Amino acid sequence: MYTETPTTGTTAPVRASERAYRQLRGEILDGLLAPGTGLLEVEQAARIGVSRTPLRAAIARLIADGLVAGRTGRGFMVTEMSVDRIGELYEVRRALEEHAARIAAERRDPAVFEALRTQFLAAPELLRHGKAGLRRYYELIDEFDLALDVAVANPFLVGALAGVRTHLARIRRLARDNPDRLRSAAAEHLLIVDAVLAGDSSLAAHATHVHLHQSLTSVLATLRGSSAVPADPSPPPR
Amino acid sequence: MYTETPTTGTTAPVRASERAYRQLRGEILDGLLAPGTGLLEVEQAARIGVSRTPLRAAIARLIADGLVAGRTGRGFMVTEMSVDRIGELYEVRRALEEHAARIAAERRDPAVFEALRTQFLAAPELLRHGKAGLRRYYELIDEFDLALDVAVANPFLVGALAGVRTHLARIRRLARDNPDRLRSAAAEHLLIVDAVLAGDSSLAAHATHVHLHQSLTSVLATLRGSSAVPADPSPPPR
DNA sequence: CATGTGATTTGTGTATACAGAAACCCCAAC
DNA sequence: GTTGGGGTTTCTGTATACACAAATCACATG
Repeated sequence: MYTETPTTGTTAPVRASERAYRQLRGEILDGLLAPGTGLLEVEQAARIGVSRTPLRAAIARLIADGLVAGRTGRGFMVTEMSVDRIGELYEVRRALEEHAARIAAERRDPAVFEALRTQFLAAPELLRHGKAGLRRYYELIDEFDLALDVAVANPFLVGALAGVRTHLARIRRLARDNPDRLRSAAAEHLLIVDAVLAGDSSLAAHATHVHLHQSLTSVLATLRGSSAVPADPSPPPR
Repeated sequence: MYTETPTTGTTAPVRASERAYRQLRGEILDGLLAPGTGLLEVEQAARIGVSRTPLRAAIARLIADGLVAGRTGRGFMVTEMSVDRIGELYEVRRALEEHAARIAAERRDPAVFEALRTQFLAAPELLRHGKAGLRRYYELIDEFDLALDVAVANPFLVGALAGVRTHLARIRRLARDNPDRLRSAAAEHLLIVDAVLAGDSSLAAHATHVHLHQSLTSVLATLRGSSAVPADPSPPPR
């Protein structure tokens, strides 16, 4: 089924299953598809504009991601995200990121982390520039994560971290960070970068621990205020 | 309404996709489908006796498991397992299992680990009883893993550990443990159990570190002897 | 003899039709 | 009013047919 007009060459052959996956994943991460939402194959296939076959492939990937759970009887369900679940996620995140920081300190490319250091030094200034500055800040975090991935150079570890970050994106959406917290976070990141740069693996790991502790504390405090997330709603995923 | 079920009860409605998944996964873990083997949908579907649709669902799950890699043009491929890859796997394993041991020491049910302790004490004796004893020993390891999973009570962490253990099963098959190593391993496990039992989370983590170090050393030594695994054959998975 | 180009083959990606099973609903019986 | 049962509906699971893309091979040409 080709609805594409034969324009100038670059007709990227995006598979229907890929489109469905990206759209559903995006909608789940953005909260458009609320946790607990029951979804039906036919209905979603029609909505997205693909047939059931590629849609099922997309669902399979989302289940592997832990974003949706197969429902025993009817359809499938967007997984819930409770306070308990957030705590558990951070537990795994600590294990993986502390280890990653430790390894990165041993294997890092100094030039990359020098560049990051400069940028994190400028971050507080960045946060005074409204929405654009905020977006730039989040890009910086992404660069930091990427630099860590490259430094650890371990596909298994990087893959596990990617899984954690997926769920983290959902949480970040719920707990809109306030500027004060972001300024502190930048300082914490700076310390991690410095430790990695100095090759101090122990400090890198412990600084990561501190950062994640502060992050979790902040998230939980925000959620306690808004109560946008149930305390303990559902059985665990998978 | 009763559809004619002449046999006694257990007519489990096993989905075709589930059968295909289990068979392929089993064959990969057992090494019947060697790493690097190129597989074709039609050919595998015919072999297993299902149509392409459920087979593709099975493949999707195997890709998520990291056991097969997406196609490079034609078909899909059983992922390779090099010495480098084994080292990387153990790196993640250390991160997760050390953390799990630490947590387990804080949340464990003493009765469960008391029972494990008794069994690990008897393990050396077990290993003198040939093949049956060996199987029992591996069952004991499984029980230990399960006890840890229950103790940590964290779906994310347990899920990540399950992923690691999947790949570990492939390695274990390559590096047939020798009795001496197993006896040492039993002693190392005993120390971990003792630490968990005592609620000594630091010792539990460090004893796990020691155990994994010895395990990796032994695996690498075995492989260096047999050279059943390439040194650095392929691009990383995913 | 090497190399480029076109036809053929082969395999995946997608749509759709069909069958079985589970949930829903209505109605009757207690 | 509640509960149990049977019919209906609806959705998933599977098979299959078709379309497009890529790799292979043959053949011609330099």
